[in-house]
Order: sequence, then C-alpha cells, then structure tokens
Amino acid sequence: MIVKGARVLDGSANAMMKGKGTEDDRPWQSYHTVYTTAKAGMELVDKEKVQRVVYEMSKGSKYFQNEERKEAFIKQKIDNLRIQCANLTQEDLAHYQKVADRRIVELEASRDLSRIWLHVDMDAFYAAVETLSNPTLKGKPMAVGSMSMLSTANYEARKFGVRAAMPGFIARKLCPELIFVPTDFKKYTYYSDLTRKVFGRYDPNFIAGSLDEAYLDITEVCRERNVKSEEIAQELRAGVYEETGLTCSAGVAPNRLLAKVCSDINKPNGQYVLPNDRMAVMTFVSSLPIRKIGGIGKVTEHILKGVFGINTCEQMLEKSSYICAFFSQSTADFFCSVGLGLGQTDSPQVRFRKSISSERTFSATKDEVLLHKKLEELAEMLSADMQKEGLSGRTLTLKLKTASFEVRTRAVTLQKYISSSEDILKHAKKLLQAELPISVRLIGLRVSQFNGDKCSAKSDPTQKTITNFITSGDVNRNCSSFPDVADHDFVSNAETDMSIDSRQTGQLDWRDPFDGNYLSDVDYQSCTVQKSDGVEEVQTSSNDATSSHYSGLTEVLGSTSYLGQVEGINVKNGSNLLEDERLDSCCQEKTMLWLNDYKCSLCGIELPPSFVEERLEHSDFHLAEKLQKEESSIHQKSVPSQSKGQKDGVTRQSKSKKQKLSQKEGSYTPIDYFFVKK
DNA sequence: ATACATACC
DNA sequence: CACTGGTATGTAT
Repeated sequence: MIVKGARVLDGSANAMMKGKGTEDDRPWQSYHTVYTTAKAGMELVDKEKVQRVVYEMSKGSKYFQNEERKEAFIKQKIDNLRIQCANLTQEDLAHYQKVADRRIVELEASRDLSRIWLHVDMDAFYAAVETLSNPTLKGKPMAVGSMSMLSTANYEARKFGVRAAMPGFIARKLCPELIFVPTDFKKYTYYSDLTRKVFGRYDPNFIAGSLDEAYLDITEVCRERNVKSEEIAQELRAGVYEETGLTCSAGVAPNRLLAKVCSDINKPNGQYVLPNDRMAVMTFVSSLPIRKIGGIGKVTEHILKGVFGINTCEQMLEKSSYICAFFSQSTADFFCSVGLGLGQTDSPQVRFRKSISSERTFSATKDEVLLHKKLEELAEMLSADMQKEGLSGRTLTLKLKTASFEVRTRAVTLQKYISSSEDILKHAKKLLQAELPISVRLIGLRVSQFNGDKCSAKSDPTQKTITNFITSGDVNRNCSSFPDVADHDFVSNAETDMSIDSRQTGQLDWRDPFDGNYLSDVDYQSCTVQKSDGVEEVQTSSNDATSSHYSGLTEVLGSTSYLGQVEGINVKNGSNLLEDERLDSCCQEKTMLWLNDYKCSLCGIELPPSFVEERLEHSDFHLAEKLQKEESSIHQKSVPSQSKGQKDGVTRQSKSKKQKLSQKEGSYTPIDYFFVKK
C-alpha cells in the first residue's frame, strides 16, 4: 500500500523541469487563478485560450504583481520542502512510515458507514434566480455581479470560460455579449428560503451552508419510508423545482465531505449516489483529484503536487510517510482521512458566529481625511449589523489592503465589550493612525470575542466535546471527525439570522479536537471566567473557575500534557507546557531533548536524527527562548518603559534565529514553515 | 493575544 | 477605467 522513498522525488523533478521549459514560451500557463480551474459546465472550454486572455488582461497590474509575489513565495516553499524531502534518510522514512501506518489504522477504525448524507447545491443560483425574474435572459450568456467582480455566471456564459470570482472586465473580454446583472440579495434570500422549506421535509435539522446549498442527514427518511437514497434525492430535487422553478444537483454519500464532492459530479440538474460501502468509497477516492476535496484549495494542491507528487486522494495514503514527516498531526490526519474517504457523519452541534465584519474597496488613496471618512462609515455599518444581532465584542481588528494589494491586519483587545459606532470608531482610529501614512484600496473592521460567546461554559459545544473526549478516552472518534462543510454566507442580511445560529458548519479543515484550538478554549475560558479587572492570568487558580462546572481543568490539562508527550500533538501545545525545570534539565543534557529519537521533549516538534545541525539549532532556539523569557520577566515589571525596548531587541534576535531555523529545519507541521518573509 | 495566510461561496 | 465581501480557521510568533 505504501510507496517508499526516493522514486517519488525523481518523478516530481522531471515534472518540474518540463514545466519550466514551456513556461518561457507560454507565460500564461504559470499564471493560475482560482477561476481558471474547471467548474461544472466548462468541460468544453478552450482552457488555453481562457488562460491567455486572463493573463493578458491582468499582466503588469498591481494585482498581478501581488499574485506573482505570492506565487514566488509558494514556489520557494515548495523548493525548500523538496530539499528537506531529499534529506530524509531511510531510517527517517521507516520511522514516519510506522507513524503513518498507525494513524491510518486508527482512522480506519473510526469509519462510520451508518449514516446517509445528502448535499444539495443549487445550479448557478443567483443567475438562475435572475433569469426567473427576467425570462428574456434565458439562453443568453449572463453573469451576476459587476465589472470588478462576478458572483456567478450561467451555463451559457461558462461556455466562454466566464466564471464566478472572475472580474467582470475579463469576463467581457472572453464573452463580449455577456449580460451583466447586479446582485440582489433580497431575491436570492427569498428563493433560498423556499428551497429550505423543501429541505426541511427530509431533515428538519439540515445544515444550511450559504444561500444555495445544504447538507441533509437522510438516514431516517430512507429507513422510515423504506426508500433508496437515490429516490429521496430525486424527489427532493423535484420538490425544489416545483416550489421554485429552479434546478439543483445532489450528492449522496456516507459522509458530508464525500456528499459534497458527489453533488458536483452530475451538475447541473443531476445527482450522484455513492453507496455506504467501504470498497465503493475506496474506489471512488482512488482516482479523485485532491482539489475536489473541500478544504484543499489552490495553494495546498500546488504544495502537495509539487513536493510529493500527490494528485489523487489515493496518493495521500501512498505518500503518508512524507505527510506525517512534514505536517502537523491534525493536518496529516486530515490528509490521510481524505485518502480513506472519511468525513464527518455526526449531526453537528449548534455553533455560534465568532466574528462579524464589514469591509469596502475603493480607489486607492492616502488622503487621511478620506480614509477617516471611510472608517467612520464602516464603523457605522458594522455597529448597525451588530445591533441587529445584539452582539458586542472586545476584540477589534482593522484590515487594510494597500495600493499594492498587500493585506495588513491590526488588532486590539479591550477590557470592555463594545458595539456602538462611536466606540468602534474611537479604537479603529487609533489602529489606523499607527499605520499612516499609507495608501490603501480597502478598509475593513471586524469585531470578535463576543459577550457571552465562550464565557458561558454550559452553552459551549466544544467544551462538551473535550469533556466527552477526556472521560471516554476515545482517541479515534475525535481525531477522525472533521468538519467538512464549507460554510459561507456571503450575505450579511437579516433574513438568514436564524440560519446563522442553527447551522453547523465548521469549515474546511484539518483540525482535530485536540489540537491547539481546543486547548486554547480551555485556557481562555479559565481566563475569562475570572476576569474581573481585565487582568487575565493563566494559572492554576483557574481550577476554581472550572471545578464548579465539571470535573476540573487540572484533569484536562493533565491528560493533555500526557498526550502531548506521547502523541506529540503540536508545537503550540508543547510550548504551553513549558516549564523552566524541564527546560533547564534539557538544555543541560541535550541527549534528553529528543524523545524516541525524533521528538523534542519541549515543544513536540519532530526532527529526524540525521538532521544533526538542525537539531543543534533547535536546541539553541529553546535556549534563546528561555533567555528571552528571563530577560523580559526581569525587566518588564520593574521598568516598564525600558522593558519595551529590551523586549523588542530580544524578540528581534529570536525572530531572526527562528527564520534561519525555518529554512533549514522544518520537519513537522507547517506548510508555511519555509515561508521566508521579507 | 496578534499577524498572516488559506479556503469557501 | 478595472481583481469583492463575510466568516472560519490554521500556523507562527
């Protein structure tokens, strides 16, 4: 099942060389945008021509230059990873092979074929709705959106290569006859509600994604009525058409991740059923391109293909040793589960919105009066949206996109919760002020850390998950259940308020319940529960806060700490567990640093024994970190004003050190590990 | 906690 | 002329 070793690299190397040769002759081939990937209804499109037009229209623009910059980073990342790949010894590979095989067995054991999931996706939704209200559009190429951006295009337009997320002016070049229709969310929401009434007949707890898609657990309907899933899908689609006059496509599969893939197969106005059978699933994923999987986008596809030669889901398993060597456990778990065709099967708990934001693009300016005005308008829009939902939060994030398309975010977390436009503006101004002078083309404001968000332990579903996990000790179940729903609601309207609260949807994700997030939640909880003066301390006194509601935080942390050493969870968890004693002893005895020959006992990072220099540097890093901590704790409290300078100095040193490490080391988690910042 | 990046529609 | 907007989440510091 598992392919070992060096062959892999040879293959990719050849592919790379070939790609390079053609690049000079046909430069457009290297310019990849999200909308040049084929979508349903675009099979007959002359992709070469589309790419050329897109390239010609973009070439030289500020946007294009920024894309080139990003592409260059990714290329470098890939190159570095390939070098690291080549540096792995046979012993390293054997080790990671074992790790991978064990994970795959565990993931396989978690497979659940008992549920039947249906994913329903409206066909060219916005465009179809607009055609309903204006039938003269029927049969003509048409797109919803503006000259700067399209939301969707109908199938006639797609024949020309016109696609959602494509700028309108490029679309017009591809299809001069293209009719532009402005977006009208009220209309889409109205029709969306009609479709959801139909969905509710089959699963009252269906998960609404955006306006045009939903996940239904049809296990019960199939059983109660003794009908095949195929017939349910057929009937549901007919029902939607009856109620709305709109067509949709459906996918049926044992889990949500696969159901989503399936709904795309016979689009438009079609359906595909993948039976609840292990062999059927394995066959299905064996040839499935990884890009079809929700959560694997342009960048991840490039990396997996460029570094490991992975194109299909099956190859995720074939290259699992490399995957386990180079990615965090949660990421590796996700990739491996993709190879196994696993996905979420549970009926999701209720989740709440975590942030609310508002942003606007305008012609780039550095006029501070103008920028201030934009900021004021945003603060008012955001505040209005927040009042509508009764939200207030304590973290405010300012987002800026410079004239050169570089994105910056600046955030503050406040003592008190804010929601008024005055409060928002007051703090937003300060954030903006610090960035001036600057020429920007977009400003955005986001508020998060809501009042009553994570504070109330009872209503927090993740809390329950952790508790269940700890008490049951069931590792597999938790590790293998990935939220696979793409959640997006690019509407900010009142109509969907209910659905925001009731829908589930995690997003992509290669995250499992016990990587950093969950622990952060616990930590955070202990902080906020007892925050009274805004002085938040993470410490053992948090027991007081948690013991009241359940068995106690120490138990959670204790268990985690155990797992942290045994399983190596991830760097972040490991560093949470840092203790000076351990640090001391480990720095004194470097031989003790590497557990099992691979794992750093301090942070959990894995580094093969053959990476001698890297290991030394890694030890130095911990030493530097320790020194930095000591420095800042000495200076911070006694002389606050000086401590900042001191701390900055130390931070900078340590940062450059880490960057150096980043380029050479890189055994473990990060996709971005070799990402060299300028 | 903050910054940045990726992903989804 | 000219490349969105809203939300979630992963990774690193």
